[in-house]
Amino acid sequence: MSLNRAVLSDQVKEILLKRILDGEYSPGDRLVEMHIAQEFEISQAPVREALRELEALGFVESEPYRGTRVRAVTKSELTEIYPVRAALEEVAARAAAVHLAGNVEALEAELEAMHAAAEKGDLYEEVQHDVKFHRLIVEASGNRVLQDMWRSLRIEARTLISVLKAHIGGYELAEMHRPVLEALAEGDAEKAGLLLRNHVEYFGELIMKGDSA
Amino acid sequence: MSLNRAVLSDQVKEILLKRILDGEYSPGDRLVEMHIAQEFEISQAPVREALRELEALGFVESEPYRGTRVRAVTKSELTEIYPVRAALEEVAARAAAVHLAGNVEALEAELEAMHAAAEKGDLYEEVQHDVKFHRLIVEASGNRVLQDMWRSLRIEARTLISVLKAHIGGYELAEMHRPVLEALAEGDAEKAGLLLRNHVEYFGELIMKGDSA
DNA sequence: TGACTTTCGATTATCGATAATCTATACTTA
DNA sequence: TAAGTATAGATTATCGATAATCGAAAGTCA
Repeated sequence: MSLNRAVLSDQVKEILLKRILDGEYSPGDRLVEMHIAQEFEISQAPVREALRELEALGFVESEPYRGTRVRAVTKSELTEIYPVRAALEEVAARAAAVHLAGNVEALEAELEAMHAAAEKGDLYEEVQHDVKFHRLIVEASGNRVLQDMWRSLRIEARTLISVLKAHIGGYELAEMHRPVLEALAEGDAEKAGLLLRNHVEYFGELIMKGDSA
Repeated sequence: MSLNRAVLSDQVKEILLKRILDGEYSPGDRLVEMHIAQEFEISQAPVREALRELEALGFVESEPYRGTRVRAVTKSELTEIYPVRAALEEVAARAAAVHLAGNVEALEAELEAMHAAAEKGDLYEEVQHDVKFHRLIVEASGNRVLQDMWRSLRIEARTLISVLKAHIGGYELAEMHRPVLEALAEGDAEKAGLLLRNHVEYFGELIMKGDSA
């Protein structure tokens, strides 16, 4: 990272985002503009801008004259996400099948990495590769609108929570991806789409059955 | 509308958005913060904030120290939207079927309004009701994530352009909605989902065949 | 007491001014 | 002349200060 890479508001945004994802700030916590400004010894303006960007990304919410707080991700929101995500990934897989036919090394690498992580019992790392697997498919679709939309779901930040709630085994989790991979390798768009959709929907159902939160 | 309804940045945002949608600003046009500020006799800050919100909504794009310009909606973007929109609306229709079964007066009203507008030859008004028809379904899904996502496609701003490009007749356009309405009335989730998906995909294909942009 | 009003401290929204950066043009230099 | 380097003008990014608004606590009145 270049030292002091330009605009303050971006730097502040990154730092605040990291804190939210790391749980340093909890849902409901207030983010007071001047407090943050004082911490970084800058003025209110760039902090304000950073907060507005985080709001657009859905990580915080704010009301006029009442300030900004960290947004809670409710369980109902999680369950709402999965049907949407499943539909998006079906579209992605269909489009990606054309580009990926006989060219799935990257996906295979992620699947192997998932297994390796499962052996080590490192669920956190496994989930990273899980998400990467899905992202590769979405990117291979070549559809920018679809990519933006998928990103806005912020799967990275949510999958781990989901996995933990659903009590899924590491090996099982990894193997769930194989049929999708095979359909893509064959270039069977229809099949890949349906499989991926079912895969994601199944995953969502596991969460709904998982314990409360 | 209440006079001086609160925060300046919101008011500025609305005005600028209207201008963009009305074509008063064209794609590529620069939006200079101080010029706008001077026009409204306010300072730079609220203008800046308005521009950042429009950026988050995808109507403008900006780069550090280089300013903000109106974003062009390319034809390729339009064609990318339709598969995504189709998938989202399929999910919406499935979920909505449960709530709408035997309770589709609002949808029927929009369909009738479309026909009335078609008689008058008022394509603009017809499209308004077309969009409303789709929005009602998305809202009836009860899925907030889905609603946010659909809104972010900004269908309102795009459907008219699409219809014009595709040279679709008014009566034909309206009638395309009837099967979907009937499936929803029956409460057949699966059928409604497939019909709506096909409806939107078909619409998208018409555009791709339409003249260049 | 309980509903309404007032006051006060905290915070956000906006302001006016300055610093940082970009773009284009004029200016070197070989 | 062509490539690279200053310079100037325009614009954005940030600053420090003020105005507007909020929520809670204290005060008023029936």
